[in-house]
Parts: sequence; structure tokens; C-alpha cells
Amino acid sequence: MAAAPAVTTVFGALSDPTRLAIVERLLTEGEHSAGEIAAPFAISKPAISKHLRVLEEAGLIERRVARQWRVCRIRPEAIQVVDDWMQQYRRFWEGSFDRLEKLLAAREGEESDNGRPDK
Amino acid sequence: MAAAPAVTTVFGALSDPTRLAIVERLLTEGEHSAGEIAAPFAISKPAISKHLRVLEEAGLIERRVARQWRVCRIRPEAIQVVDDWMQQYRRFWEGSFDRLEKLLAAREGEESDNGRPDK
DNA sequence: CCATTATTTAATCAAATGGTTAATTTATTG
DNA sequence: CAATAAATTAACCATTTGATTAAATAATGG
Repeated sequence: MAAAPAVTTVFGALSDPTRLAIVERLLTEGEHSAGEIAAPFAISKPAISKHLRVLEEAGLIERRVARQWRVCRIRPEAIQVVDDWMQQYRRFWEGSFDRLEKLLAAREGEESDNGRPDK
Repeated sequence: MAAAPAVTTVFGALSDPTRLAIVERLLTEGEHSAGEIAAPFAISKPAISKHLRVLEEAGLIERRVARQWRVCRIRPEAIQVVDDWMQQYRRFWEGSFDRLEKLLAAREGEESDNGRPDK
């Protein structure tokens, strides 16, 4: 059982536009070889190869050898890690929208804000 | 209207453990001053200050001045950007789990896989 | 086996990142 | 206004990152 990657590691892997585009393509189109993945990009093959390694080490993709190709596919478990994080904090950030509205509304009426931070 | 940050920028901001911890605390506890945010960490104040700047530039927090403090709060819009991304690709990665199961199940029976990548 | 195709590894480099300490700014308070 | 408190900016440094080109490895096909 591959241990679930840390959410910061997954975030880091998805923070590069090239890697995000690779992930999006594998998500929507399924498996692709390294060469197919590299094709749309202006950067070199070795650069793509290193991005694939980062994605693999973050648990976002896995590779298998098929004839002369190394084929990549998404590991949805890693994306689940992000979804779990969102889920864990959802009520807080969804609540923030409401609190923000309330705060702005309150600011309209009274102006008795001592400005001291919480705690 | 602050433009919605790019999802890669938000991922980058959340990819550092210190910054993620700051975000989690602001989410669960609400507003805090820079000093209160810095307190639990072993690193210097300036280091925290720079992390707060990264979070601000990624649209994840906003700061206001209140007496001698600079108070930070979450901007849920930035987290929404991540949620939107997840939502956009949800059916694909949730589908991947099923396809993976099916693939593994199929591999049990037949073994006629030519191994050629898609396309 | 030798050539070709597919991909990675090695060596290198500039720029970005995350940290430090010292100095500066900004605001409050005696 | 001088002293203190809160936070940032400046200058610096080591490490990591994202890229390159050249060389090496792996698998297929003639």
C-alpha cells in the first residue's frame, strides 16, 4: 500500500503550470506515454521527464513500461488527499463568506470597532 | 474587485507546511495578528512576515491595520478557486478509481494487453 | 548485432525560495 | 517627545527548482 502523500507535497506538485497541465490532460484523456505528454510543450524532453518524476514522487501519477514506452496514469488517491483537505475545512471557509458579509453589513451601521485581534 | 488568483499560485502558497498551518489556523480560529500567527513557530518573525506576504499575494489572506497590529484574515475566494478546480475535474478522478478497479479486475482474467498507450 | 526510437541520467546554470540578523517603520503610551 | 511594542524591509546566504545540452540506457525492428 503506497502511503498517502502529504497534502503539501501534492499542492507543491500541482503548483507548476506545466505539471498541472499534464495532470489535467491525464485526468481527461487517460493514459499517455512520456513522449505524448511532452509533445504539446515548448520545453525539452528532460525537463518533462523531471516534471513526471516530481508528479510520481508526489503520488499523483504512476508509470508502467509498455513495449518501448513508459506510460503514465493518474493516481486518484493523491487527488483524494486534496479533496479530503477541502472537505475537512469546508465548513470554515464556506462560513467565512457569511462572516465576511455580516462584517461588511455591520460596518455599514455601527462604527464601534475597537480593532483588537481575536484572543 | 480583486481578480481571482490562478490555481497554481494558490497551490504554491499552500505547498509550504508553515503557510498551510497558518491558513488552517486562520480558517478554524478567525482573525489573528501577525505576532499571534508567528507565536507557535520556531522560526523568526521576518520569516513569518514573508510567508504572510506570499499568502497575501496568492489572495489567500488579507490584512488590515488595527491599532499597532496588522490583522490577517482568510479570503475564502482563493480557497474557492481550489474547490472549483476540484469540481471541474471531479468526475474524471472519481471515475479513475472505477477504471482502475476495472483494469485490475480485467488483468485477473485475460492477459492480452498490447501495452500501447492511448492515441 | 546494428540502427532507431523512447526516455532518463549527468552536468551545469540562473533564478526562486526559505531562512537568518540588523536596521527601519509605524503606532501607542508615559 | 522619548520609549516601547509590533511588524516589515534590507542585506545576505544556502538550498531547491526549472531549465538546458550532451551522454547513457532500454526496447524494438531490420
